[in-house]
Amino acid sequence: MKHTSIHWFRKGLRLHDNPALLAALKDCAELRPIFILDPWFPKNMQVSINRWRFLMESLRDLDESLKKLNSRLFVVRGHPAEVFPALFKKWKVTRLTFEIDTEPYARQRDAKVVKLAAEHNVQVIQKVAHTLYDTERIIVENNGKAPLTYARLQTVLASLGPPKQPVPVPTLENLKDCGTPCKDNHDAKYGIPTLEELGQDPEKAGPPLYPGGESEALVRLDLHMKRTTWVCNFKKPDTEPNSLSPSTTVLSPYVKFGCLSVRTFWWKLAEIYQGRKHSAPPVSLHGQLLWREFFYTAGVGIPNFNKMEGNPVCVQVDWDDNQEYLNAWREGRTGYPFIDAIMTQLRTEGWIHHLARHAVACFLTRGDLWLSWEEGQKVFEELLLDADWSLNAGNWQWLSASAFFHQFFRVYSPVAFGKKTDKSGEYIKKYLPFLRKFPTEYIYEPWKAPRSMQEQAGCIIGKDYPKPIVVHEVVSKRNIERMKAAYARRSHSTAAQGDDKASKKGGKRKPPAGPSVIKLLAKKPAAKKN
DNA sequence: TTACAGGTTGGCCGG
DNA sequence: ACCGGCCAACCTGTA
Repeated sequence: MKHTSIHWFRKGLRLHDNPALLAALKDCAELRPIFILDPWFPKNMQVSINRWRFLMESLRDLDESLKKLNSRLFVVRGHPAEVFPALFKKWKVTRLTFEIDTEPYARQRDAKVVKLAAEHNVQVIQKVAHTLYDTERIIVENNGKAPLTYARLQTVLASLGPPKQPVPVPTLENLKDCGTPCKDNHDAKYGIPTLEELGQDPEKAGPPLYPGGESEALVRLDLHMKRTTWVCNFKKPDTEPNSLSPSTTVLSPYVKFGCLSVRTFWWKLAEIYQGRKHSAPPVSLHGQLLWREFFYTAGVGIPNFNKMEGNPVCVQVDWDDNQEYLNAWREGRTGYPFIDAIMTQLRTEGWIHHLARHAVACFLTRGDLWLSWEEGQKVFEELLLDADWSLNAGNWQWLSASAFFHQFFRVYSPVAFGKKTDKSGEYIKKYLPFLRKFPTEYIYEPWKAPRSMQEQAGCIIGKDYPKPIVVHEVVSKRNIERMKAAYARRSHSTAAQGDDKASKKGGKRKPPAGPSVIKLLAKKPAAKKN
């Protein structure tokens, strides 16, 4: 039987290593590659113009690549649950293929679509290709729970063996008996939208530093992979958060949208490592891909992963609610140049270094402003080109010492941290040019410059640039105490401990009939099964 | 049950 | 440029 296949692109915006697309092509008479502009997304999350642009560029590239295979991309507007029944009938579809997406909205969306497909006698084929492993499989292998430490993940993965090899790119030969019927009005009806159609003002887009698309991704991958020594010596903590051009690959946006297959990336690195001395996880480039796997697995296995409430691994903290602080952070008006420069780079360019994310995330939450990591998560979700549900939620919990990382007494200094790799503040001067005339000595702390010097620099602190929003030395000490208190409350509700000290000396072992049912449920089996 | 090791990326001071 | 120790002391996983 010859099929009429829809291949549904969502993430996985590529032709290489795309097993679901290959499945669509098998015994296929008619191929309909589609992308659905689902109004759920802009309604439920802010999307910056830079990320819209990246997505549209990726779709354009996909369409161009499909043209070379005598096919085209159909961009369809509407809710998937409404779009599919219409398309199934209109195109007489017999098969639907797509790559598995594990995010919560994607899961419920896809469940509905699978049901609709069954009702229309459409065969559905779903393939894992967005992660190195099937994250469900990792969880099963780890006794039904997501690993909470990197070492644990590594142990589990060792038992699963290496990730799968990428599958081949479809060729004209694959498509020789398979057509994509296109009408003259294809672009009018199924074309890729302009930024204007998406309600965006193209004037407001940032510099085109990271053009979207599979072709661009593969070029960039090749470019970086040619730097053999650099690849082999790569240690993430040694890379610089505040270099004038990125100190890392910035392949993350391409991996996020699936313009670049994580397996292709993995095996390319393996090829380079082969026979050479090289760095190892967690700090190596392989290690970075495993971090992604770590958080993806956590996102699948931990309920309410992008929230504090109802999230069993997340410490419940009494974060403040302060819109003024939040706006100042978001808009780069905290008065700490290092923080404000990073937030400016984020807003204008859509990418900041991982350690820069650490600095501003710590500052927003446990370090200085004591605001909820969920607020930071929303801002990153809007502004980052590589905004990725699982990684964003996981890393915000990490940095706020809410989960995974617990040494809350290690606080980043908004002054000292940046100096380690950029003593003279070139990075600050690039993104906050109005500070450029301050002498090096004061570039991280311009409020300490004498008035005459501020005048000479043409920038009065408190007028042209804000005074520090908080005094780091004071608030960070207080916040450590608040974290300590939050952790103490947690141990009361989860374990047998009464008062920290009392329980150690033979207090009652019986867990209190708990306020936190969720935590008990999560904790108990963990303690028993291992 | 209890102890202990280890945790991708802290700051600061002194050598 | 890099080390060690101190600060004060969290968690998870394992034995």
